[in-house]
Amino acid sequence: MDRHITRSRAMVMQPLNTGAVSSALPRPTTLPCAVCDAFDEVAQTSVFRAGQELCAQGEPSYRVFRVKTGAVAAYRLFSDGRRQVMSFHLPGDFIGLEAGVSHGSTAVALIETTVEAMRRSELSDLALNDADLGRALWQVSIRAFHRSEEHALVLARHGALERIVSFLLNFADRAGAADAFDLPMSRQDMADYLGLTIHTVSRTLSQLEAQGLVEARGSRQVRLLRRARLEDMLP
Amino acid sequence: MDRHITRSRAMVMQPLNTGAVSSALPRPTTLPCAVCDAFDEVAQTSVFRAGQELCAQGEPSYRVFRVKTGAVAAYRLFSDGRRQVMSFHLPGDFIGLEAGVSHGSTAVALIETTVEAMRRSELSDLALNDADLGRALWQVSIRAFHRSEEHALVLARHGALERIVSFLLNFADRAGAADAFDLPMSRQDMADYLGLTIHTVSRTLSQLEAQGLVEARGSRQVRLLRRARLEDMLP
DNA sequence: CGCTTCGTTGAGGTCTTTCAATATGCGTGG
DNA sequence: CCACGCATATTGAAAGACCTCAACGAAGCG
Repeated sequence: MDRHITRSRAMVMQPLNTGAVSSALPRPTTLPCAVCDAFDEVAQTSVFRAGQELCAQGEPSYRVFRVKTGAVAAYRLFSDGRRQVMSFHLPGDFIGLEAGVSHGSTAVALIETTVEAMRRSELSDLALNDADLGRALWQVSIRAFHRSEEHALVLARHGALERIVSFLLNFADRAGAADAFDLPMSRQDMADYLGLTIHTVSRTLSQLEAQGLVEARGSRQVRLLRRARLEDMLP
Repeated sequence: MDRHITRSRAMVMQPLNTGAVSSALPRPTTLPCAVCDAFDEVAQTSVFRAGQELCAQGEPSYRVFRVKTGAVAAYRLFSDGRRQVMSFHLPGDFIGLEAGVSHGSTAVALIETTVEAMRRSELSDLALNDADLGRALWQVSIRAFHRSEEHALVLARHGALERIVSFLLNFADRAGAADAFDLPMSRQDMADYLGLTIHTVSRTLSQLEAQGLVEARGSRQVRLLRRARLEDMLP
């Protein structure tokens, strides 16, 4: 049995109504202040090198993290060897807050990454006496939910082109980058996040470059040459 | 640029097949007790007919819902006419809790549906003085997040067969049904949820039936004949 | 400098979509 | 009661898109 694919084509980006949502904004890091405060007070800083795991799928989740610098990928492995990257975490993002008793995904540093970590029980204790913190934690989970919905929208899109363009625009916004930025992840990471193969990812990027829409130096530096044109490619 | 969007006219009234079956499903609603309590106390019950909207994408979200009987689909529309169903809500599920100031999706009743509704502000007020309720609200959002991740995993699956099988098994579990149950949604709803076309959905279901793995009477009644075999098809 | 890993690119195969047509179900009206 | 119409569902054939297989090229590290 093997699989094939199905793709879907199309991208995201909302029409324009809902002003709510999500990742298309210049990353307002102002949201979960109370949670940040909690981390600032009692969390311990540690450094992970590229490839090191912060936590593993199925493992009891006794710690929660906040990314300070670097980038983290959270993924799940399946019995057939396939891997699905569920999310990328950039500076300011939290990891592990939505976990139950055990981690649903494995989190791995993509590049050298510094994180602040604290025990889940510690955070719970603080939240017991701090209603603001409790609400802030809720907001963080709501944001995670919106991110996951965005991800689902990208995956539901037919067509590799739209998925890739959507990913690039999304990432640029999240990273707070103007037009040029570095991708912290490999082609395989991108492919596993977008539900494509590395071949299709590579080909599609080459195609975008041939059209003069993006410029790539090496495999990890990207520059968006015509944002408007790129955005027009998404419904 | 319009694709066949079935949307607007579902309002007319749906088959109402045999008897609104899915309405009477026993759901394991054990989780957010405090939130349920809040609804039980102050929410107002109302009934929506098939095709009626509970709330619309982009609209200010001043109400939150809990489904009592029936089924609801939440979807987003795109400028090119495409539609993406984000989630299905069955009895016991909440709707609108994760919205910001405006609804991210349109929620529509798939069959005759009774819901309990309360004002968001009311719930907020209650939560101000009730830490348990606050935590329960958090849990509800975490559950929504996990559902969305599940959805993303299904969409990332290569192959229509795996998506459909995954959907059927998932739905059977959620509906608390044994092996036979009614689907409250149309083929178009399924397709828009799974990132496929109705043709592929139809073909794949026919294929499953030809293999003796499922049995279908009409287009909305399904019976899973060999759960084990079906589960083996998923990684 | 050679090795290993990652990334790119080409050719063929398979599966989904698209285009098109038919069938079924349900409500309405003769 | 049956014919008709609308909407949903099913099915066929051809086209398009992505995956698989395979080879080549580039980069990092000993």
